[in-house]
Amino acid sequence: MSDDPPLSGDDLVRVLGTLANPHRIRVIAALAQERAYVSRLARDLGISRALLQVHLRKLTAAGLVSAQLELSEDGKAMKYYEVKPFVLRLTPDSIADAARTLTPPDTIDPHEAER
Amino acid sequence: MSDDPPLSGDDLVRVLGTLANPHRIRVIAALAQERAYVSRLARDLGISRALLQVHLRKLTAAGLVSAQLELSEDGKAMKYYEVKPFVLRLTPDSIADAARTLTPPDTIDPHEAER
DNA sequence: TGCACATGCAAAGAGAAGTTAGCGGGTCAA
DNA sequence: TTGACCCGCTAACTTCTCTTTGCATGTGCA
Repeated sequence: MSDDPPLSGDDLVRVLGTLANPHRIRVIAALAQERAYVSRLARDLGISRALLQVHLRKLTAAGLVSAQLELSEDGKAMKYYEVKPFVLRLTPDSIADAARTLTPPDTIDPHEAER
Repeated sequence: MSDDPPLSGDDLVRVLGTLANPHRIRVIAALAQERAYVSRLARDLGISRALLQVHLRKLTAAGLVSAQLELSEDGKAMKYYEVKPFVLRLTPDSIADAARTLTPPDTIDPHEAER
């Protein structure tokens, strides 16, 4: 319904960077429909498991998806992923707000550089 | 107030990729306050003009800022940039919608590869 | 003329991100 | 025991992105 608590500038950049990828967009789209385990998801999306793993790791790191390990009826370990519900509203103003909490770039003043 | 018309999947990825950068976040934040010309903006942000140019080009390409060339009172050419107002709402569902309009990955089926 | 200010672009290096290939582990059923 | 599933990892390659450096353009003013 309403927006999530505003992210810090750094987190926002991280989340946006995570979403800015076609594979990861598709992963979220697939998981928004229903949770799935890695191998199944890889088949559905038509990509390798190794590649999917990497993208899932990034999505998890950004807090956009979560996983839980479960045992299937026939005893196999299955790692199920699902999307975390989120609402992100981006406008010039909201971005300006986030900019205030960005970690400052390493200002390397030549005079101070000798430290 | 309300949201902008939904972007295509590819455009969304482009826009997100553009926003996923601290420099560009700061540029938008600065321009959200007031329009500025390149050299001034570079001084304010403490980055080189060349670097800023690159980021402004990306922001322009993504449709997030726009520029107009103006002549200052003393006859110098000044390129003023300003933010385009935009509202982007990101949720798992909105992303799932965008995913449908992504250009499909080059599926290189070995059987068809000989074309 | 020379300096200060404005604009632009391109080459090249460094670093980050994406992708593949190959290896390891496990359970179950034939 | 073999094959079909499930999970994971890393090394190495390629590709993309960021950033700096350097050069070229223009105006106005001392």
